[in-house]
Amino acid sequence: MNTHRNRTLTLRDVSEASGVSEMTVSRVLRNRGDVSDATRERVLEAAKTLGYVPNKIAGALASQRVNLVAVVIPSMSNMVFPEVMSGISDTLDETGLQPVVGVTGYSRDKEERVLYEMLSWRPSGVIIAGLEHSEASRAMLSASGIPVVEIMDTDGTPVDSVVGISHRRAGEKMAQAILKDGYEHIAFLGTKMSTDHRARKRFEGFTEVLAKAGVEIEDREFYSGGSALVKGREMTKEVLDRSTDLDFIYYSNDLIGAGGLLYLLEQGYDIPGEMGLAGFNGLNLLKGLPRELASMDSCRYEIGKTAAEIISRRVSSDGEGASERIILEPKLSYGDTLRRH
Amino acid sequence: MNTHRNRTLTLRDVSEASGVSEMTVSRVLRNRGDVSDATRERVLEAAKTLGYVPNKIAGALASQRVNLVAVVIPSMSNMVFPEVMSGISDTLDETGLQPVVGVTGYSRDKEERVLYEMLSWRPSGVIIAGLEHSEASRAMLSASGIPVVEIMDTDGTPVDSVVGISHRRAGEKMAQAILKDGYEHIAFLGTKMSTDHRARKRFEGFTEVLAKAGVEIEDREFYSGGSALVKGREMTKEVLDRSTDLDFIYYSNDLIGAGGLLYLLEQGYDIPGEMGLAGFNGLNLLKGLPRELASMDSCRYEIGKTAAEIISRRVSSDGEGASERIILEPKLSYGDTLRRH
DNA sequence: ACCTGTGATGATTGCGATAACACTGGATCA
DNA sequence: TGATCCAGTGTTATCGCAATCATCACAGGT
Repeated sequence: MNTHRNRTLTLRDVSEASGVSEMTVSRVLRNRGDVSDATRERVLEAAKTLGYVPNKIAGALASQRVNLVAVVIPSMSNMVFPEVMSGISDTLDETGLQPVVGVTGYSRDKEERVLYEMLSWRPSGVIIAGLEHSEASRAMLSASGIPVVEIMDTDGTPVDSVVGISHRRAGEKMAQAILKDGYEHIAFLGTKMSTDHRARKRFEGFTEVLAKAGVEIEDREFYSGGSALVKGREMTKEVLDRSTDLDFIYYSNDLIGAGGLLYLLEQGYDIPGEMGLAGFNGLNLLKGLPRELASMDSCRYEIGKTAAEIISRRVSSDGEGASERIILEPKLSYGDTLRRH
Repeated sequence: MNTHRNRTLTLRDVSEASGVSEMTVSRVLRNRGDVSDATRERVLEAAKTLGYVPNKIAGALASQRVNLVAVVIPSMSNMVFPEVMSGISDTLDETGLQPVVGVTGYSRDKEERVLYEMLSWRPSGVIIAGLEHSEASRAMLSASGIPVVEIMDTDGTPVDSVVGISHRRAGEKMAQAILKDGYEHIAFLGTKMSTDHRARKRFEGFTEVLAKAGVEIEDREFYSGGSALVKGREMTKEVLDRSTDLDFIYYSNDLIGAGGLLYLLEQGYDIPGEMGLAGFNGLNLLKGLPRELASMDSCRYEIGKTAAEIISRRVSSDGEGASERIILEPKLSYGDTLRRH
């Protein structure tokens, strides 16, 4: 549309076009300091017709301020993190801060690399999923001198602040509900837990409460990868072929739970009378299945929102402010697959 | 762990700690230029014990090179974009480039702001969803002088390169399949299309082919927001209450299609004999439903992959290289809800 | 013994912006 | 009338790093 010069535009170009100093242009574009209406208008006009876009790299270097917040999560296709992201975005949108996402694929090494990469852009804060990081990652985080919020999980020792639910407690709570409702022959189906610490903690809390009541898990099955609905079906079938007297299946997430639910309904099971089911996450994506799966809300949106608020508060108070530890309470929803006591 | 100085570390600190010049430290850390093994080791040692993390802001300003690729998409909770992102990430991971995501919430204004924000970081390329942008956005893109790839949709005029499917064609193809299979009383259920240009184009292609065959859509219904499965059920019910002789429903996405499918099965419909169904997107999330919904793959992963390849190619050839226009062919999958001719 | 080439390193400069301070001229006040 | 103030503007000095060129020691060829 305009001149197609190769050289990219700088403040100087705008300054020359509008006949004022670079400093004044800078002031106008950032809306900072006193500038007369006349020059302001002239500058904006010039910037617009030139198509000037400021160079934040130079700006950040000069001002030692960066409006980015690093967000480090294991996956995006997971359906749980997009919702966390929404909470973060919605909150940061009002603060001038901007989230930048890095994905680790559940690998500690990759997490370390991603973190290094992101910290090298000197963000104003870090939001990172989980409490389990490499030694080096923890060192980087605490050496960075910026606010850090670890999210999702509260069972462990955070670097700085933490917002999440206790997954042990989520597992415990589910076990209590199941026992209370009189189920006794229980199986657990879930993902391989070597890298998914939160699933592991839920499992631990779950089995512990059962153990205290003298109940032991009668069967279990783990998977990785693949379409979750189908996996849920397959695993459910396998477990039932093996263990015929089960009356409850606890799934480590709602998707495999939904697969199991569909399978069992097709097989003519009476749910929740003959067989109880529960998942984890409270995915409202799944509302609308023939039965609503019992689940436990993991407070994803709220976690994102709260984490962003902490960062924003710390940033605007210029780094002052203590570490916070916010433990949200996962809420059990009975749905249609868990008998009500 | 180390000194907790407030001042953040710079190359100078590492250079002093290792007794060489800043330039040499820079060379070591970037693995560029000749450095003797002895000094390399000393420098790495010093950097590690200090916990030095390079400042890419300064680096980028000095070198006029930024390893970021801006990715601008309307939503992350959509399930289609995470898959595009995977394609992008997987490809960029091998090139040293890094995606940075911005979300527009299907708003043109927000897209413009997000784009401005991202361009101000001088990324090496832009991948942006859709062909419909504000005048200002298009101007910014072409003035930026960096490679731009518009993705998802090919029905229109791109700024630079484009990778996607023709949504008109997807609609046409579906209509052809439906007609061929002998369905004649057809309804369309979908999202409100004011902002979703791709859904609109599918609809247009769909109705046009029908029209040419002398068939007109007998009913339609649009929704926005809410849980898609539930909406699919509700809309399906409403439409069937109104129009009793339908024999086919075309849904604008797989989720509402799945809701409709579940509802119809519960109502005892013979599918696909009495009623045919189809959705759009080929979400493999949904594999495992009682019946597999007919759908049309939108090539999401491949689109992301190809777009990233174009950017990467242009970046490494230093901006040389022509605009590309890559039109992928959406593939119809009959599933279990469309009669085979 | 001389020149040359090369590997290893250092000194200087500039990237594009902002912070901090310096300046200006007219309004305001006693 | 002269001192004072302040809105509006410009000047200068960084910010932390990489490009570029300069330097230097030493190996090898003639």
